[in-house]
Amino acid sequence: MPRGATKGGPPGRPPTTSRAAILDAARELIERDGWEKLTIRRLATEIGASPATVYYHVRDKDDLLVQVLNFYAEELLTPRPELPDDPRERIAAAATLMHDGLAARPWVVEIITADDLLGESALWFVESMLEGAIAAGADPERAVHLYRQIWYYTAGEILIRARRSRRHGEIEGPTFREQALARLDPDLYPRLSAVADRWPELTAEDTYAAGLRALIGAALP
Amino acid sequence: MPRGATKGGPPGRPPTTSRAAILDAARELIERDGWEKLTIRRLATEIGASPATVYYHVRDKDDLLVQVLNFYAEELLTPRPELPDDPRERIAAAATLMHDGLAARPWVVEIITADDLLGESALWFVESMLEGAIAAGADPERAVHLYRQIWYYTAGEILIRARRSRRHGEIEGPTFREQALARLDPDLYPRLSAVADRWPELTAEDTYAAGLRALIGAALP
DNA sequence: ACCTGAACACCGTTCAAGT
DNA sequence: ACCTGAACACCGTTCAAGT
Repeated sequence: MPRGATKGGPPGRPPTTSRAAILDAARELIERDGWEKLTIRRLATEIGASPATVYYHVRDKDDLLVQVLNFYAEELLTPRPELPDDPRERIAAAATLMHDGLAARPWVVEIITADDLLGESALWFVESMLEGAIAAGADPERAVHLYRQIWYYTAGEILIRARRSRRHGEIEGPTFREQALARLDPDLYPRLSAVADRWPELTAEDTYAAGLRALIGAALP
Repeated sequence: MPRGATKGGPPGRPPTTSRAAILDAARELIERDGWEKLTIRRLATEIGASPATVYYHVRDKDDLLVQVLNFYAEELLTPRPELPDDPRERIAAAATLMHDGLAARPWVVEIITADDLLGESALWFVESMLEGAIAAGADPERAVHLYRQIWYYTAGEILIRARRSRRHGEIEGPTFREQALARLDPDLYPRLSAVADRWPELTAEDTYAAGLRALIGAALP
């Protein structure tokens, strides 16, 4: 951790790397090569320093990740988005903004769920959904429960889609699941067999909005 | 991969390790120390062999994981569970079985979503939900969409809960998120501040069934 | 047929020492 | 004050060689 610079001129070795430069490089690395490629060692190489140097500016890898997440949350929420007047629509709009923001950078969900890391700015989404639910007549408990249901649904959607497309990018052939679907016993699994060949197409369709509205509609009085 | 034994007596060195023994040890290791502790090297130590020996019996780590998952899927689905007569209830029951099966071993979700690994037996859940939806009057597309929504919601719930409790187990203090909630600006986030102290309790409550029924009710005619 | 030592190409993290 | 070499304790995987 950098000790605060004293006022009277530079008393020691002048910096060649800064915390900001490290964060920039980390973002670039993630965006270029994917978040699983972000390692302290690669990052060090990227900025032309030793791994130990990174540890002088950053506490550990988690610390680095929180900062990166915060950057994106700020970017997405500056300026604060306008939300519709109708409370239910407000919830839907906030959830959809969150969903789309995450869908643009799906690896963010991995980190959020893995480490429960979340900057204060991201709480704007939570606040907006709670506010909408309470305005629609829910008590605070119900509002929290609805938010949670939306969060589970949203995180699940992003995670599963992200991991699927990662696989599709990496590997040539069909996924394990698609192979299993192809050689299914139609007597044991008639419904599944009937849609097996349309499976990739059907599961690629975006039904996020429908599920979201189902959750909102059922939770609010 | 083991070459099939020829009929006329043992022509080579007799085995001291088998694929089955490796799978048993893998399951035991996961159950004892958690799934992130399952490494080929640890597994080898556990069975008193070298890492390279594991690779003689198992293609790679993914291969090992598929086998372990299949074991649990079989266990859960033998004998095949009875489902209610009412189609909607059938979907809810199949989803809840899947949910509870996953909740008992949350790390399974990590592997399923990460690697799209899924044995044929686990497809019973999918078949049951599709069948219920079609029996309730949905066309196949709608049935697939409903199944997917349920899967997103279920996987998200398990993943987020699992990772939360893992953190809670490991670390002493409150999570990052709880810390952020505690020192929230009540003017910026009034609704969130109002429930901040009850957050752990409120989010611990199980509202899976409510969300599930919301999705089913909204999707079916 | 089955098993292994040794290596390859990686990780995150620490710490005494250098400038 | 800032940076680093070298080490520690790990990974998954391969392959020539041994029994």
